[in-house]
Amino acid sequence: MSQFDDADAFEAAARPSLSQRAMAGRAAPYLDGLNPAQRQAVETLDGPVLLLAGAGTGKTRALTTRIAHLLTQGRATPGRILAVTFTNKAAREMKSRVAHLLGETVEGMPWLGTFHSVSVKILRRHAELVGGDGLHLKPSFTILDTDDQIRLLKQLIAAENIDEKRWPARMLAGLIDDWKNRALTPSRVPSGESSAFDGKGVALYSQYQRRLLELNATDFGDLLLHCVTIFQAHPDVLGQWQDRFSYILVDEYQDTNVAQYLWLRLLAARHRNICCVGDDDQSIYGWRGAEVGNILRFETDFPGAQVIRLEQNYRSTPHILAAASGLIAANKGRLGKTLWTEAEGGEKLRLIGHWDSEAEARWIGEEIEAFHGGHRHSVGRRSLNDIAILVRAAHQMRAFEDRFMTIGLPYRVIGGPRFYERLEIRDAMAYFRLAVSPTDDLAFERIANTPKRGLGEKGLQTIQRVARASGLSLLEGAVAATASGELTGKAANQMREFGAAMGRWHADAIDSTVNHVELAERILDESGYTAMWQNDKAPDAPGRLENLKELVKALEEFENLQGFLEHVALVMDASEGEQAEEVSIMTLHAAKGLEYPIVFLPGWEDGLFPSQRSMDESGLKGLEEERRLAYVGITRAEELATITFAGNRRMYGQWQSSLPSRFIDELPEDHVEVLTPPGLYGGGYGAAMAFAGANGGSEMHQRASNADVYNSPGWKRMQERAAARAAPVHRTPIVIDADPGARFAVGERVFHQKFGSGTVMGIAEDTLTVQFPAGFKTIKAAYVQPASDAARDITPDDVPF
DNA sequence: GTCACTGTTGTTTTT
DNA sequence: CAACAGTGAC
Repeated sequence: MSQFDDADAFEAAARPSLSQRAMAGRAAPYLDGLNPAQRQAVETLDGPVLLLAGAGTGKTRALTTRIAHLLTQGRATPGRILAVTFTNKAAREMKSRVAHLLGETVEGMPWLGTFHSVSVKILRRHAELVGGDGLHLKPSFTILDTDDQIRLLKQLIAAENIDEKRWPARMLAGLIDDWKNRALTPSRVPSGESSAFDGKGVALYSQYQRRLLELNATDFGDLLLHCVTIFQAHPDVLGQWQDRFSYILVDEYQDTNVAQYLWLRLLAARHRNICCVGDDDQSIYGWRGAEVGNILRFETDFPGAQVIRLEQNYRSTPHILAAASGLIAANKGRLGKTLWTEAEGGEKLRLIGHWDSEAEARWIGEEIEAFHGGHRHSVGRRSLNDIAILVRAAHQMRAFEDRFMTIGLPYRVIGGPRFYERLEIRDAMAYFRLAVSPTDDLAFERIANTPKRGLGEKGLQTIQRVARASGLSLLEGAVAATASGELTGKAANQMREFGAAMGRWHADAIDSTVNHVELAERILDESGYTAMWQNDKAPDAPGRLENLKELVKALEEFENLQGFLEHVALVMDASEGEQAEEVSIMTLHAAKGLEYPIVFLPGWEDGLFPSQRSMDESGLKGLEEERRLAYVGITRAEELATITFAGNRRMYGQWQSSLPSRFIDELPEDHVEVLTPPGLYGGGYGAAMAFAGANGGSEMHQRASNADVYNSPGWKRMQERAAARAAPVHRTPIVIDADPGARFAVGERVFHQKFGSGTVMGIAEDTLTVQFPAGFKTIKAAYVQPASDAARDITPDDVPF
């Protein structure tokens, strides 16, 4: 019982309170207004339930109402419901909505959170079960961020005498991450993958894990993995948690990876009261380890599972829904849903091609101004907050930022670097970490010479040597090296001071009578860290000081520094921007779960969207994930969605022409309106094609503003293709140049002796930019040959090249 | 130790 | 092409 000695005592959690039992007898007003499927989702409490919830079908409502129902029916107390989400935002939203449903009578749900935050709570109680050979994790373990992780791996790679150029730490980090996502400890990595990272991948993984134990640290992947291995190795521990969680709810189930899947399956094995909500059509994180298979297999994994479909959409107009449904229908192996709506009317999806990416940005800018100014009566005057631009790749944002900057259109980029990922925040955190746990060597390495304390690489090596020799932490080692005279000069003096100061801060950090907010401020001031930025003349220095202030302010909500450190490692979001009127720009990935009345979807060109790399690396699977991304994009729109594409785009310094996305051809024509070409802003894609056939690439751009392009055969062809959606068009590769060296076309598959097969991404005279599995290479055309048909690794049906 | 130059490398990234 | 990391000269 001492396992559960936290606020929500196990005893209390086990039995519903009187008031809760009394409430159970009452009618449930929160059920009003649910549609039949939603109601079924809420009331089917026993056994495994798969809730297939299409976009905009009230999934969160069903989920939160289900929790409310469990509570008011007296089926469970808050402490016995496990509800997991992927993002903190989703967790917060669910918490507040449950509270709202219950009139805030129920205090917070302790086990509603992200996979990671719940895992940390579990892991803290069983940390000692991780490790072996006398080396164990302690409950006070720290959670490393990506920076620390890379730094650690760099050291290990260097120690192995591996050329970091050929085998970068990032790559190893990705590999390890992937293994952890698949719940593979070093000993479980399949032998087929032992050749990874020059054959040393598994050994390095194993060393890395040992090093983490020595540092009493975990990375993000470990949080899940350690839980799973503990559950598997200690049935008694697993049993405790299985008993504790009588009901399990999972959000965004289609995004779970193998580790999360095992985690859930183990916890649910006893009661089998697990309700997973998801949409296989919105699985867009396969490249991050998510397994759509988890959701497709649910009924097999949990025999007797009830599958409930939420198909009534409350978000979008019929045209938007029909277009999205028509597109996603091309995917195979779906669980299948048919979204419908009671709503009527609305505009068709709009489709328009542009000469190049700049014209595209210009046109979208004008459109937004028209909506904002109320010049389009069909939709009325709109707030900029109602408008979003969703791009496939972050670099597309630039064209919009540039354009909006010049015309003075306020915008905000969503999903930029997160608050806690910023340099100054990480530095400050390292100071706090070191003050709380002076043995945190990674924190020491990070800030020992920030601000400059005259400690260079050589000095750090000396400290590391001394520390290792005497079994000390780096901080202790620094002091020791100073005392022994092994560290000399400026660095020695400063390290002595640094060590002394850190000693004081540590004493204060563990002294509960010292106010931690003031302590934090003092640490940043006395260490000279604040001064460092005050003296920095870089334009972003004031902003960084602001962020530091914000960080200190955030401290106020916590008991002490320790509690805060954990919070930041797991939970802290980018500070939500002000409420000003701004157009939102973000990637399609960042847009999942959001909705906007007016949505622009630019850059629908083959190679960009669907992304060439995705298709090269994952073939048909990759293409289908791209298609789901398109589906997610369209279904973000409530009233109006506009798809655009450009015939030419500057990429890697070269003008590159491309074909409209194959997804455009897949849209059902009845729900798409092809816009007449804009009169002022240059031509469309078809024109680009017309010129591309006749002229060199550079010349194409000169003629961008020619008005007669609208009458060109190319433009007409584009209209026919997109609007009439005739039988699939066979796309002939475009020959850009008559030069015999350039007998290749953008998008063509080629073969190179050394790099293998790749895809032509750009052509300049006799030089090609080719994307190989190993990366982009610029190569003389003479060195490559067209790939033979046999070399194509993607179903010919899906790749018309 | 710092600055300036050179070379390299170009998706998506909930935690 | 442009951003960024890594190197080399002070």
